[in-house]
Amino acid sequence: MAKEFVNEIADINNNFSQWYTDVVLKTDMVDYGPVKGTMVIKPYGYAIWENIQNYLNCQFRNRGVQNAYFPMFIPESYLKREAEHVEGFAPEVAVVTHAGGEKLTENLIVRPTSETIICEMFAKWFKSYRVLPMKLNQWCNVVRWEKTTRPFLRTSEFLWQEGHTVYPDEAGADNDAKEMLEEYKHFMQWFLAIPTLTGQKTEKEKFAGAVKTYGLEAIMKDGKCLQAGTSHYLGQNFAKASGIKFLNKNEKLEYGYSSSWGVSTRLIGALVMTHGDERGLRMPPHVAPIQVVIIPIASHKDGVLDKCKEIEKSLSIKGNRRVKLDDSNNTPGWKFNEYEMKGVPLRLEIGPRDIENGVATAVRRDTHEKFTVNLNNVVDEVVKVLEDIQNNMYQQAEQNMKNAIIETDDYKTMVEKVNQGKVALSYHCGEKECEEQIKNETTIKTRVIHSMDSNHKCIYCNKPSKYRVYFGKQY
RNA sequence: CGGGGUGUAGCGCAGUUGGUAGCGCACGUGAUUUGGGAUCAUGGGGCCGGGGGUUCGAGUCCCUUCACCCCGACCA
Repeated sequence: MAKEFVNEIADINNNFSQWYTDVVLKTDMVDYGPVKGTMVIKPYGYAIWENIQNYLNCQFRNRGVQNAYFPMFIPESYLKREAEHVEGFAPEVAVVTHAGGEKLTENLIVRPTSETIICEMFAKWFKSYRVLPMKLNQWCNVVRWEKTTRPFLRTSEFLWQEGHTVYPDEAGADNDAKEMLEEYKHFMQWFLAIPTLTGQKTEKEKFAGAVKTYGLEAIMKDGKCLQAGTSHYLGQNFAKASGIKFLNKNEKLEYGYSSSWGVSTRLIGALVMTHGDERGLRMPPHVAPIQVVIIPIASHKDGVLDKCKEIEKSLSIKGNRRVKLDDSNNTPGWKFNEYEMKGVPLRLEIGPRDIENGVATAVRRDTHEKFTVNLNNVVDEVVKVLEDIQNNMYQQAEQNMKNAIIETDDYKTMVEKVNQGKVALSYHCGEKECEEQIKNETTIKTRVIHSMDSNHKCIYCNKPSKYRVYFGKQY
């Protein structure tokens, strides 16, 4: 009767890349679009994004950030106002040359990021220190013509949020950037159950046009790093380029200080590669599109489907959880595999035997543990288990991250470990010569630098170090 | 941009020295089933990636082109 179990996805241990592609396609999160590098985000994937939006919007609101929307088309000349910015983005910008059947008098770029157009508008709006700080966010798409693309991780077009602020002083804007980094870290930890390393990026890797770029790195199951978000202190660079001037308390004209920060649909890729296993996805309950799946057993028998519907209703309405009752004609075994692959955190099986005993059979996706929940108390018990799954998944991810990190002061060891798929935690003196070396690392990317006092030695020159550096392969 | 690979039904694939377009899964219908990927019956579905050539005849041989995937390089 039971067909031999056929795993439809590649082995996570032998072929992580293929595993990733298989999982995102077969769980119906995404499909390839007709244009190279584009993706169609399907309902199961988009639901994750909507949950992320809801959570972040709350955080933003608490910080006094308001949502707005700016146009997708930006005059080409705007991009050129900030020298570093244009140099960084020009190679990957999509340009519109024709519209309405005619050649345009000025080319339009499709936004790769919106600093230029938002600052242009800010310059028009702000004349006084009284309205500062101004904090706006937009949820939108951006386009960056990348050479190598993968669903969610790097696509020609992707969805993100970009926050943009203007402060009357340097400290305000820089603090804003730092605080946002912490906001993101908190969100990643409590909502996505993903631990991150935070720090300031190197000169070479910072955002084109920024004074400082702070970043969050998550470590995937194959040991590679994934930039999960960035936050930039832009100084007066963009304010000067766009003319954001305001009168300060002393009635003097001054340029504003700005920051910008964002996270993208790449986070969905991070979820997949942080929590997934040989059976497919594992979704942390807080972000899971389906938190509980109910599978009727022998649903043709009297009372089974009614009981399932009753439980679905109470979990959904009383418990305020996202529940799916799968009453399709597929066999229970098929459903078990399907929802495990989709990463649904908790499965409830309800059959004649369960109903007789007044229970549902429950199986956790994170531990595979099988147990029963009392149908009289199903909401409370399920809510509690989901919370436990959320915490457990974070702890597992944190342990994975710790296991992936190797601390070393020795350059050769660092290279060796990184090539083995580890993240090497090393130290750096910050002197010019060694700074050059770090810029010239070819096989290995420097990911994050923390400014810190340290007794450790510089990995290049053995002198006392000033910075902590993570080396690792990256997505 | 370099190296490798793949294009035949929605997906995965087979197709012999060139000779009627196939299989498995999925899908539709009906029935029996239902505690770890069910069974039987029956049905629908094809510009064999595109263009050109050789040939009586091309999925198959030759030329060309396009697309996609993997590994690099590049990448705030």
